[in-house]
Amino acid sequence: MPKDYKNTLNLPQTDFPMKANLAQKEPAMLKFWEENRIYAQIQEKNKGSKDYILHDGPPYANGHIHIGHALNKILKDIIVKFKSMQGFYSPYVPGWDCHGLPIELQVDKNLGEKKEKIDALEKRRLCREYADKFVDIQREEFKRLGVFGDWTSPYLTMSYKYEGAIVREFLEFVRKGYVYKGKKPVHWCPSCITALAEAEVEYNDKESPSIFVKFRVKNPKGKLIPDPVKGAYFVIWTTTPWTLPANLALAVHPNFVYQLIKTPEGEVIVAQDLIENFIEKMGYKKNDFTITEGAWAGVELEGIICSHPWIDREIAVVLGEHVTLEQGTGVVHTAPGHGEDDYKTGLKYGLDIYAPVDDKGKFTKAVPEFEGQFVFKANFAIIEILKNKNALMQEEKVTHSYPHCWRCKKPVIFRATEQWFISVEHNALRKKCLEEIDKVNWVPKWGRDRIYNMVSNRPDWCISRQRTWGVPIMLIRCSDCDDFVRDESVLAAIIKSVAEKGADIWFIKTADEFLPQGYRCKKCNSASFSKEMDILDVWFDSGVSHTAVMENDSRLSWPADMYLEGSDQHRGWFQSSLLASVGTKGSSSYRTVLTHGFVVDGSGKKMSKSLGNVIAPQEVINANGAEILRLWVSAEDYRDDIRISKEILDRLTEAYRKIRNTARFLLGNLHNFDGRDHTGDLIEIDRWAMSRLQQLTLKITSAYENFDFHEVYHLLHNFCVVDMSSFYLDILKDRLYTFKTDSKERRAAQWVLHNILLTMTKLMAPIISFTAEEIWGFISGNKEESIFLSSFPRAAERFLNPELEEKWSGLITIRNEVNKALEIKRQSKFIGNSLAAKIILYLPENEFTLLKDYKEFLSTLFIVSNAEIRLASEKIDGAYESEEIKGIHIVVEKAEGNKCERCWNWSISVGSHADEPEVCERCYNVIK
RNA sequence: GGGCCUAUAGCUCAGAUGGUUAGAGCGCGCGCCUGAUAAGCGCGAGGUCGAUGGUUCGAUUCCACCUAGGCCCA
Repeated sequence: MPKDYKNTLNLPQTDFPMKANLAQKEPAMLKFWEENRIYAQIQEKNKGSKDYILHDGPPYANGHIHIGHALNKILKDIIVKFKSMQGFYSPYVPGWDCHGLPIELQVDKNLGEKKEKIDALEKRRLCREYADKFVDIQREEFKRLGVFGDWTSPYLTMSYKYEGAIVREFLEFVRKGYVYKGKKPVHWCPSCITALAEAEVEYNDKESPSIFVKFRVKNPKGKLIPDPVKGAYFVIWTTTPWTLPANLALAVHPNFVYQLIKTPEGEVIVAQDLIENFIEKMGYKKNDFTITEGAWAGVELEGIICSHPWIDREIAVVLGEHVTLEQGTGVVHTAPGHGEDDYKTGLKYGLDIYAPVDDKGKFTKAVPEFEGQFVFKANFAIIEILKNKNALMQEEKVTHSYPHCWRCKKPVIFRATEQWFISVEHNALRKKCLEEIDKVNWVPKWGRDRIYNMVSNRPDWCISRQRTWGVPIMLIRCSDCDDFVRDESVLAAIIKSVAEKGADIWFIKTADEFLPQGYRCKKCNSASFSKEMDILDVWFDSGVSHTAVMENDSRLSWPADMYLEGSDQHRGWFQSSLLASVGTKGSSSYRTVLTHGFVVDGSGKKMSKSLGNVIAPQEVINANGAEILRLWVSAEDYRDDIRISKEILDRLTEAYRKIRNTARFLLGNLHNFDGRDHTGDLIEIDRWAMSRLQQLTLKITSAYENFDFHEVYHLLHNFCVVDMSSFYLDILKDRLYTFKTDSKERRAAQWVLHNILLTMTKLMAPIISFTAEEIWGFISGNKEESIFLSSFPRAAERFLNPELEEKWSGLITIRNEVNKALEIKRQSKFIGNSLAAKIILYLPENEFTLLKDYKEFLSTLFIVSNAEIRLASEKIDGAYESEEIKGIHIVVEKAEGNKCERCWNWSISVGSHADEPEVCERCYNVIK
């Protein structure tokens, strides 16, 4: 039985567990952070330093958080932590969007039948309660992710102060003249007598008439010569005959080709590609019709005047990109008061947004022939009139998908109603926004094009909603002349009262109570007033956060350095913030906007309940820990869509273990480190390691600064795997374990390891915060209470040595060749452990010159017991021949002498000391 | 249908202003070690660079079109 020398070695020793047990241990870390006020301490420490304000986009206070929320909040947290560690004053004030339809709908749902009877104030109270509940839920869920922030005082768009700011900003828009009242078609349920949001509409099959109607050309404007007797006609197809009384135009596509066909019913114009379909529908036989030579691009037809089939009205031919060739005739009946596309066309051509239908779905007196008739019933009468006027070409029934009211399940109509708008043309708002867009740093840079195009084409901002839960449009109208009150003192009083008592005040007080006694309309001198009761679009709420929060909160400042949200927010919050900020302050509220893609499943498909591919953050947290979710966020390139799957998480868990174990090894070998400076005793490989570490610091810092977090992950992981675990640390084991505890060689190695551990842990902290903090707790010496109170590392110039690294990359290449040679011998069972080998390298001149300076170090470098180099160029029998470097031959032999029982190296010196016959000379000197 | 974007090994990512055998790590396979041990080390096998056309002496890289996917509109 050989003597056991194990206890004479300095083997790694640490209580830092190999197994992370993240799901169990993370809550304890959260408690540590909370109890010791780490976030607050960071703010105190950096107060007064240069700001870096990341302004949180408020998630909607409804439901539990999903994986997309986690992605967003973790990305924000990485930036805030990085900036904070760099010494920036970077407070994070989270927010929630609390008003709006989805919450109101949930409350309605919970109320069931009672919702009809409940009064507005009571319902608003329930909405507030509901939002509060989910703010609490989401707050806990966000905190669980390890996100640092001022969770005790977030901003809520329903706080009185915030509501006051909403009103103030809205009235500011009013003052500046942006706000006007116009008409816009909305989904309208004539049975419930209410406007419906898209979310309240469900699509079901419905049977409708399907008719082809011809419009006689009244004035061809010289563009065509109609048959003098039978005339020429444009033919339209529609499934809503009831909208014909509101017809104001015919739309053709500017790029489609239109042709004239001679038919028994006159000359008709339809799109070329739909002629065949048209002929078939009409049931024409071969000799019934002639397709003439006459053909026009849609754009040429613009301006032709037709007559309405039975109303005395001129109908112009207009252009519309929305016209399709899917069905119909390529000519679209356009009623701006009854359709979204038609509305836009109407705006473009200055047509009236005409909807002669009342809120019960009945025709008004504007259409005397059908006055009082319900629109769907009127369909029949309209078809009759078309027949009588010889305008109906074809009629049948179709079953198609049609919007229905989700409450009463009846078909809804599209009907123009009065709405409030913010004009994007007033005061050149659109132009200014576009100019501001070009001043912002968009990450990735195509974000600029995306939002630029959207803002270029967007219509005026419709800000009114016919709802209950939100901030009302706080205007007081004269009941007689419809003018609204603009007195500064009145408006200021309203703002003040909302900031103190909340927007509910609007529902509590009457219009008169907001006015001075005896107040009279400035325009018509009337004494009768009423409150506007529409609710502001919630995008206005969050759009004014730049002032409601950034400007008004002592913790923050204006403008923000960063807004960071999903790419859907180019249409949402990025745009509403821009409009709100440029509208009142003239410039954008953000300097940099970073967008991330959406989370999709492992095959790139979007997550949906029906596909069953949804991964919830809570699942990942319970199974792997929030830390793995954080690592996932960092590892993926967020510019594109971000995939998540079991395999991806498994891979990341592996990578996590590698990083963790590398840290553990470092800790284990530092357990008896003296903490002194051993810079002077570093040997070359140590200086190589130090240079690599500085290089890593530089690269990771710049990756963080460029928001390339996936590079941070890859750099960190590769450093652990390639530079450390398989190279430096593997080679270092001999020195760490077998040298005298306090030998200068070993201390030098420990000093390097200490530096690596310190630096590496800080570099990883913004991403894997739980683990970094855990490691931090095990690092000895004087240090801050939390790693987040320490400073982000800076690369030390004096250790940066590119020449040395270059030289060593040559050594590493040769080492890899040695490994290949060893592997061949291992496969043939000639050796097992590489220490059983002696190698002889036959080298060309270049390589020989490189290696000869390292003669004594080579066995350490290759982790063999002996290594010799010889200058030779010819092939050596039985040697491994390198493919990588021409002319290198490597011979692997059994190491000479015997295995030292202590250090496991083979040496001829083993046995030379009678009192310790099993150890080599080197070890003998260590233990004696 | 429109705007913006993406497509490189099983996974996550590099890459070249167009030029030898397209890289890394993980995973996988085969081994070694048992003094980082539910760890560590070595070697190896994996790619018609989404498809098709075009420009070019030469394209995975440039252009066009298509396919698949994502966000936002319609």
